[in-house]
Amino acid sequence: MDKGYKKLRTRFAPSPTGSIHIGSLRTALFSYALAKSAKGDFILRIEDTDKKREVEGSREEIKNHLMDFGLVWDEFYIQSERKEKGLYKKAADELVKKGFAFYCSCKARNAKEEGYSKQLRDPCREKDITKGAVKLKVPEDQTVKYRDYVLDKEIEWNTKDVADTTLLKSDGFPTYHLAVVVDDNAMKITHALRGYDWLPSTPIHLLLYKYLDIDRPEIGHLTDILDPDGGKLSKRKGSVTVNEFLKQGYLREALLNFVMLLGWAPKDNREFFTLEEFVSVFGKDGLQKSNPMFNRNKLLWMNSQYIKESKNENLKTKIYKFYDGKYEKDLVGKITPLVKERMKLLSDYESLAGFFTEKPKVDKKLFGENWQDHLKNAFVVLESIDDWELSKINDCLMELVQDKDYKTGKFFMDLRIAITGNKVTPPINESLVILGKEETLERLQSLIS
RNA sequence: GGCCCCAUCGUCUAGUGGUUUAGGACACUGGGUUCUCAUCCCAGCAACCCCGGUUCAAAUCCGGGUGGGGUCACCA
Repeated sequence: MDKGYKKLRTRFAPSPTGSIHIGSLRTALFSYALAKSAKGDFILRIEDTDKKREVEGSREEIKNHLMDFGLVWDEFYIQSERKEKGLYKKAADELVKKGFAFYCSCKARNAKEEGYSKQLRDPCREKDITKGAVKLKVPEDQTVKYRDYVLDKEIEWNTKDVADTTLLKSDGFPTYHLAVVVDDNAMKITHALRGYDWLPSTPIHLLLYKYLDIDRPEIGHLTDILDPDGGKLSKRKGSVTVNEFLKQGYLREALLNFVMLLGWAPKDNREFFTLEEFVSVFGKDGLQKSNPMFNRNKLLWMNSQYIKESKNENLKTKIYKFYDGKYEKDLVGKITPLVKERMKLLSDYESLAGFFTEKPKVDKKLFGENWQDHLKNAFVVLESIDDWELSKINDCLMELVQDKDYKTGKFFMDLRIAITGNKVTPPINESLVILGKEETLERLQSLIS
């Protein structure tokens, strides 16, 4: 079906069941990019047809996240509100009337129930029932097929393998299957990108488009993101929601950029994109067909790249906000340039720069051989410096090292340990400048016997 | 198990029948720069799942096997 003459419209249709999953972010991003790369519309539709699973506040969280990532929608819908208008009931009625669906008043069954075994044909399909849930009356031995937009391949099923699926629940809410078909049509969606997990239920939707006699959008299935330990990315082995990654100190830009490359790749293997750049280069040809594994290492690397490329001022603000004001803003600003090449996560700031605000507990076993001598002379030299600035400190300390014929590395290591309590720190002289003369001398003094 | 999808270095991938001793990135290893670490630079390791076909020629096309993944709710 050629829809080239129509305005391209995509949608992101999450259900409000909790914080947004990293895979959902990707689906949203790809849908957004597909629409925007063609100057089309991106629609946000909340699929809240299961009252039991809805999590309070997640609707707002989804909106806020999308907004924060720059994935701004052109239209917004909520399915429960549309349900009130009778849109789904109307479609279900039409199907029953045409003989393509039937009522079933049996008790709802759940796959998790003991002794439950799925039967493709529902016994109620031949009964004369007029209330309860509405189910699809799947025909025997027909072929349903479509060409997948992402796989770029024709996929077909025989209806003997398709179940009489529930379309309208007895509470009047539609299931996903009915809702998605009715709404994609009503909202004039031209391209529907969704997760691989929806592929097996596509024949149901295909049948519905046919029976309802409406156009269907292009349907494309995005790869599943796999967990390094096997299976789909799962909660068990670490973070999976955007919120969790943010809390760990990942930057939004890095997260979004990383997700761009999860199931999509450009011809030239370029790796860094802003949202705008991504939109301009995005194309369905780059969409991957096999499931990518979630490589946390690479995400970490990408995050470190984003931190390194950040403007000091921006990074300062991000660190300040990340710690919710715990560290004084101006001080963070001074320290930021010293730590930014050492940080992979915003949360690395504390371990790297904590010594600026908190006196370290120094383990004397860390010191080298002449540490007392090193520290005493460092104290004397530093105390004599009046204008406390980097070049002066550098010069005086190097002069000391040469005069006393110290090993440069050994001397500075002892100084480093005395001041920070750690062997791994930002450049020590720069740190002294920020720490101030008084505090520096105090820390040295406390260790000299 | 039925149905369906997929298959290039450990991972993400480029490659669309000859230009390929298969390229890049992460990770890893070695070296250089450096007051530590990190950054940065250089080098190295490392892959076309298997078996058949088609073709003068196959990572690229076809078939089978194997492997991985998804799905089988009045959840999405």
